[in-house]
Amino acid sequence: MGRSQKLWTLYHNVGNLSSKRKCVRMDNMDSKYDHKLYEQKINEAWAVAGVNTPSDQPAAGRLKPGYFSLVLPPPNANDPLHVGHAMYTIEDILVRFHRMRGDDTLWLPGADHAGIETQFVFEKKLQKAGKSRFQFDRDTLYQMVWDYVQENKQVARQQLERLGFSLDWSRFKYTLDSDVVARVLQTFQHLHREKLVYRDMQLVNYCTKCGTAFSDLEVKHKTARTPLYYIKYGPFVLATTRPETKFGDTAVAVHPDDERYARYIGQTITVQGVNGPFQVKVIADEYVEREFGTGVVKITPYHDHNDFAVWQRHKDELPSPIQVIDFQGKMTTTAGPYAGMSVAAAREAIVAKMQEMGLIDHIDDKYENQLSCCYRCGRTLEPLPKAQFFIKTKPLAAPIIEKLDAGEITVYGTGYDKILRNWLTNLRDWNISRQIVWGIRQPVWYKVDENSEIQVSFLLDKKDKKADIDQVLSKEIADGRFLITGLLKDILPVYDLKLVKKGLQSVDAPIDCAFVIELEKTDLDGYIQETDTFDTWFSSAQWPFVTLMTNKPGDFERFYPTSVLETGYDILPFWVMRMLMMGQFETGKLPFSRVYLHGLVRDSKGQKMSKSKGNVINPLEVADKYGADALRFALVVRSSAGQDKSIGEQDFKAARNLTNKLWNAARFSQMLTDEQKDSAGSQKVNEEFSRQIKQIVTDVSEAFGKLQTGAGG
RNA sequence: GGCCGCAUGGCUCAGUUGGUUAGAGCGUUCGAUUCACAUUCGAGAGGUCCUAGGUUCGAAUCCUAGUGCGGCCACCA
Repeated sequence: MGRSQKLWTLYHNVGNLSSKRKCVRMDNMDSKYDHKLYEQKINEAWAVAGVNTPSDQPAAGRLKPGYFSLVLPPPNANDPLHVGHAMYTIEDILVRFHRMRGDDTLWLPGADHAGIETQFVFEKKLQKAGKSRFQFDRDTLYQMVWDYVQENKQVARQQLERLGFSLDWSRFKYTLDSDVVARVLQTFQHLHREKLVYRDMQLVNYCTKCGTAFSDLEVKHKTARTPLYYIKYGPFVLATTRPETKFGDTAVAVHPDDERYARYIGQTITVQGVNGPFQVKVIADEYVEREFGTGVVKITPYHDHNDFAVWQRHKDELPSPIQVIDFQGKMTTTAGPYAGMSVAAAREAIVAKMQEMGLIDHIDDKYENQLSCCYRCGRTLEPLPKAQFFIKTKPLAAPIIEKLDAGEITVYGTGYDKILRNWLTNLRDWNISRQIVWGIRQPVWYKVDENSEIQVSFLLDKKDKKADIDQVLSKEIADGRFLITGLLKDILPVYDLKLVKKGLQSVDAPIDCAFVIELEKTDLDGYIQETDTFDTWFSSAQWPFVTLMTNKPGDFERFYPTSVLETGYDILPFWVMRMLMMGQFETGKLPFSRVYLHGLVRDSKGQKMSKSKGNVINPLEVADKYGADALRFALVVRSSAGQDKSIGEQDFKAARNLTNKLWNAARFSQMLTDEQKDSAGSQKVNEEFSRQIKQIVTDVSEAFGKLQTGAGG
């Protein structure tokens, strides 16, 4: 028997047929299966049969020594479910099977605050109302987002129930529940104690319009035609797309094996700039492509990711980097007469000046460049230097790699064990800082009187406004309030710290700023708290143990490690890998040793679903039209680990026809007379049928534990 | 550039350790039908399992090479 037939049987018998036949009154049955009419009844029947009961209310004596636990990948608290979520069916099948077998079974539901995504959605809403997030201090904004999410939080639960998932709702957890937050912060402190957290200056992808940095994953790449300027640079001619960053050059680089320039390596050259001559050192780095441009690159560490990497490798022989562009997208004072100009205007002016000075060799205006753009507003992102918190990943990844090699971790999904290993071995340190409000605020506090170089910005009511001070920027905001930006040393003589904290927008501490970690939410006297929040994945990474530790007493001991983690392969690195690392670090045990990865759900033509293509399937609509069973069956049948799944109307119809077929089979059996039922032949058939089904279901489900890891293993 | 995957009837895909005539749904063709069910029933057509080698008594399945498609990561200033 092929696997598809087995799944077919598995599905219908674990979740459907047997309970239906036992528990739903069959008299006066409709001639057709009306899912709208019967789904509720069937759910009730399942509850009676003990298939839907929460983990704490199993029939007496049902608990066996074995347990089976599974955490639901928490959907975004603010979003309605999409069809991908209906893949939870796989988890539901496993859970129901183990419950029916008598294992102590838990399927733990939750919701994720989904930091950037949710804040983005909320800001769009603000925008429609003609407002912007910069008009609100962070406490107010946070509360507004909180309320907004609260309104929608019930939707996901209702939908999950509608699709028939037998989750234990008495154990529901939200990533922003206070006990969850407290536990997450504890881990941060633990990491810090183990010296796995550090603060470092790194380049971030910053949108000067939206006022936040984005992770690499959120950057949208766009191909654009940008002029490539060949500029005279001391003894060289070099190509650059960004002449305006020239003020921030700290070196010029060539390839170590490039004979053309070998004699310059290590020398300091004098370069004519628009604001007069300056000196830079010539360094050799393999990053330089000999064939590109002239094979010479100017190194501007604070405004280009690659340049920053080069600078880090040559730190010892080079001066400190210089910031030429600020977080508002304006040129800094370093640019002399160009200070305060926007990047675009400055580029134009500087190119004109360079042409006048004869510094431009020629311009290639056919050059095609990959621009990094903001996925929200489309503006070009500026790589800008910012002090952020990082987690050292090597020590966290090492034990996981070991266990992977030892075969202690099984990944179901062709090839994904290799991909996981590849990620783990090439992992960079993890930037966990985000400049958004919607998230868990970092419990980092700076002592005010020892750190007067901290820059803050805060909102102030007009009545509290004092006369303008030098070095402090004040800007009037729409509703008559002022945004004050400046260094603490300039601000505190005029404004009380409490006032600053009350309207606080952002805190920007220098790289060498001393800090303490304080987990209590109290307002520390004489300290000011970091305004950055954690990357959403930092809390998600702790989900298995955090949800169990903050749940009913004894749950952690009873259900950890979890039995399997089931999710889509697209979040293997962001979520699964990080859960393995954080779980192992914090509890000393892997949070799970089996990972089942399902594929992406695509449309009937195999295309990715997207709103713009208009091929999105709404699972709730399908459930309404064809029934939840039909939806679930259509998704799960013929699907295999790690493979994408194409699905369309026809598949739902076919699945619906099957539910109808079963319905009528049951109805047919009802029509048999007692004599017919009792006849020896009929009984034999029934017994044999029942025996075979149990065998198949058990075999298939248990085989899950024995399967190989796809083609690779 | 690095890593990974996929290739089976018109379409979307199953095919666990190699073992008899390679399966499903949809589509398609022919036929049936006042009934448990038209959300039906019966029958059929349709595949050199990408190509070329190899291992084997035996290959869709294992190995090698090639071709085509896709994914992830890193990306030339």
